[in-house]
Amino acid sequence: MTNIRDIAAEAGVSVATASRALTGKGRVSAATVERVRAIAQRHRFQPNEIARSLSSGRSHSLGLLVPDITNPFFPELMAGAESAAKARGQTILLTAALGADSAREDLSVLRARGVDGFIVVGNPFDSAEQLREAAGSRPLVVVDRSESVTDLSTVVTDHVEGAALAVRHLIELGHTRIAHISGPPGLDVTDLRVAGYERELRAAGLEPRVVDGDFTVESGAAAVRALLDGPAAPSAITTANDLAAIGAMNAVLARGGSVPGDLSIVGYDDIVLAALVHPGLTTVAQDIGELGARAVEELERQLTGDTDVRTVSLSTSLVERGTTGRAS
Amino acid sequence: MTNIRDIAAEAGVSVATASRALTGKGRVSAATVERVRAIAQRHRFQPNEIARSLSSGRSHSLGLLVPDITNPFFPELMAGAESAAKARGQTILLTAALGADSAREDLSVLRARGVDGFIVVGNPFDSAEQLREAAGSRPLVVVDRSESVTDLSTVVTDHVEGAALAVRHLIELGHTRIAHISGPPGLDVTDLRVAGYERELRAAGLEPRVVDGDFTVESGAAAVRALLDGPAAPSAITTANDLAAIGAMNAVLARGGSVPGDLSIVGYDDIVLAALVHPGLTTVAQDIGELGARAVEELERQLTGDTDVRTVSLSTSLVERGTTGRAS
DNA sequence: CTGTTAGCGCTTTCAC
DNA sequence: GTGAAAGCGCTAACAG
Repeated sequence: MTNIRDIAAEAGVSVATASRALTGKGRVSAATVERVRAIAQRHRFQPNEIARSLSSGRSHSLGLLVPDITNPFFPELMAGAESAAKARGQTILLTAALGADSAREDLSVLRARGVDGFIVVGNPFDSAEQLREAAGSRPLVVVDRSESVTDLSTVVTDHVEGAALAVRHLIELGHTRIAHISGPPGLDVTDLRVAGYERELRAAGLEPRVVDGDFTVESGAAAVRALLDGPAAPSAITTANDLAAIGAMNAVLARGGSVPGDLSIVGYDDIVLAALVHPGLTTVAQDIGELGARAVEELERQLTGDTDVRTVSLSTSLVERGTTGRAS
Repeated sequence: MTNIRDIAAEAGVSVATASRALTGKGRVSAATVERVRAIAQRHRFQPNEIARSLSSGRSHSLGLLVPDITNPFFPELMAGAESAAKARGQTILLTAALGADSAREDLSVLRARGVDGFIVVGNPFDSAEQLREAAGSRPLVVVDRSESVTDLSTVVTDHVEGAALAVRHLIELGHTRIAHISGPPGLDVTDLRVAGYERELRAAGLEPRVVDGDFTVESGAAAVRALLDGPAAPSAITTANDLAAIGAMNAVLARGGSVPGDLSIVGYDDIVLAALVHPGLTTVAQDIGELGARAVEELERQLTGDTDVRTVSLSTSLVERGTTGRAS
C-alpha cells in the first residue's frame, strides 16, 4: 500500500504539504498541488480513511439505523440514503435493530466507529430524549417520526394529508361506509393518519370507524375479516400501510370475494410491491427513497455547522391502480 | 469522551496494561483485569475503533456489495449478513453498485476505509480476476455465483437441483408442456437453472422450451404472453426467479386467465413477496438470509487465517402454495 | 505480569 | 508557501 509519505517523497515535498495539496486545505502553490496530485493519481493513491479519521476527527461516515430490513419499506429508504451519501463522499454504516436495548447497543458501536452522525428511522426508544442520549451528542436526524420528537431534525411526509387523500378518493367514488385499518395505537404515524382519516370523513358528514392493526400483512387480514363479519360492513377501507392493505386484499380474495367489487382498498406508502400484486394496489405514495436522501442532506447540513432544528416534510400523492372502484 | 488513558490513570496502571486488560490479549493478572474492566464499565468506556483499527490493522468491518437494494432478494440477504456480522462483532459497510465502474470505485472506497474483507453478491465484473483485483488482495467471498468464479470462496445454492425440483413437481401434477422463463443468458445462475430444467424434463421424455428473461417482473409478463399466444401453449412454467413468476402470473390474470387453472407457475427464491401475492406463489425456496450469514462466516474463516478456497452450497426445497395445480 | 517506547497514516498548529 | 513537530487513541514489540 502506497501512503502519503511515498507521494510526498516522490514529489520532493514534506508530508504536510502533500496533505494540503491533496485535501485542498491550507495554502499551497498551484504548481505543487498539480505535481502532488499527478503523482497521487499515477499511483492510484487512496488516503487511508482510518488515519484520516483519527487525526481529523471526522470519518465521513453516517450511521443508519433501521428497525427491520425485511419490511420492504426500509430497503427503499436505505437505497435513497445510500446513493445520496455516496454522492457526498460519505459511507453508510448499516445496522438493524428492533428493540430499545439493541438499538442503544448498535448506536454505541457505530459511535465507537466514529460515525459523524446518525439517521434513525422511526424511534426505537420511548422518548426523543433517550434517542438523543443514545446518539451521544452526535448530529441526528429522525425519519418518519414527527410528533414525538421535538428539538430534533426530522424528515417526514404529511401523514394527515396523505390519509385524507385516500378518504377523499373513496368518497369521490361514492363510498359512504369507509373504515380505516390503523397502525399500532399510540405511534405518532398511526395517530396522524387516523386524524387525517377522521377529519376528512367527518367533513363529509360520515362516521369514522377504526380497527387497530400493526402494519403487518396478518393484521390487515385479521382486521378486514372482523370488519366484513361484523354489522354494517364497510364498502371501502383505507389502511395504515401497503402491507396491511395487501393482507386485507388477500383475506377478501381468500374468502371468494372480489376487490374492488366487494371492497375497495387504499394502501399507504407505495412500496414497489404495491404495483406487483394483482390487482395493483391503489395507494398513497410517499417518495420513500427521497425520504432517505433528504435525511442524508439534512444530516450533512448539520455537520457543516448549521445547528438549527428543521423539519422537512415531503408531500404525498394518490396513485390509482386497481383496488378501488365505484360504490355499488 | 473518556479514553483509555483516563481508565488507565484511574486504575493506576499504564495504558498498555489497560489495553491488555480490556482486549484480553497478553498476560495481565486477573486482579488488574477485573479492576480495569470495572472502571471501564462504570465509565461506559467504549474503545475508539478508529484508533484501534489504525494501530492493529484490523477494522472489524466487512464491506458488503450488492447490485440493487430495491430488488427484494438482496435486502433479505443483507439482513442475514448484518445479523451474522453483528453477532461476531463486525460491522457492515454497505454499498450498492450495478456497473463494473461504480463497483470498482465502491470497493476502492471501502478498502480505504479499511474493511477486513468483502462480500460481493453476484459479480459486477466480467471475470473473477477483475473482481479479485478490485478487492485489492483482501479476503473476498462471492455469493450466488459459482461457475464463473474459480479460486474464490463462494456461497451458493444448488441451482441445478432447485430447477429440477420445480420441474419434478409439475410433472407429478401431470403436466407435459412445461416451459421455462430464464434469466439473462450467459449468466451462470441462468445457465445452471436452465440445465436443471432441461435435464429433468428430458429424463421424463419431454421437450424443453426456454424463453429468455432477465429476472424482472416485466420480462416474466412478456415471456408468458409470447408463450400463451404462440403455438402449443404450455400448461405450466418454471421461472428463473420469483419476480419473473409474479410478472407471469399478473399477465395471465390481466388477460382474464386463471392461475393455476390456465397456467401453473413455479417461482424461484422464495422472497417474502412470494407468500404475499394471491394466490401464493409455489416456488423453489433458498434460505436467502442464510446465504448472507454463511458468507459472513466464510469470510470470518478466511480472516482467521484459513486460506483455502471453499464453496459452500446450500440446499433448496420446494414450497407449494397456490400457483400450481393438476394438469387438466 | 507490567511499564516504556514506538509507531499506525494522516491532519494540524506553529514557525520560518 | 512550506516544513517540522505534535498528536489523534490505541496496540504491539521489547524490556524488565
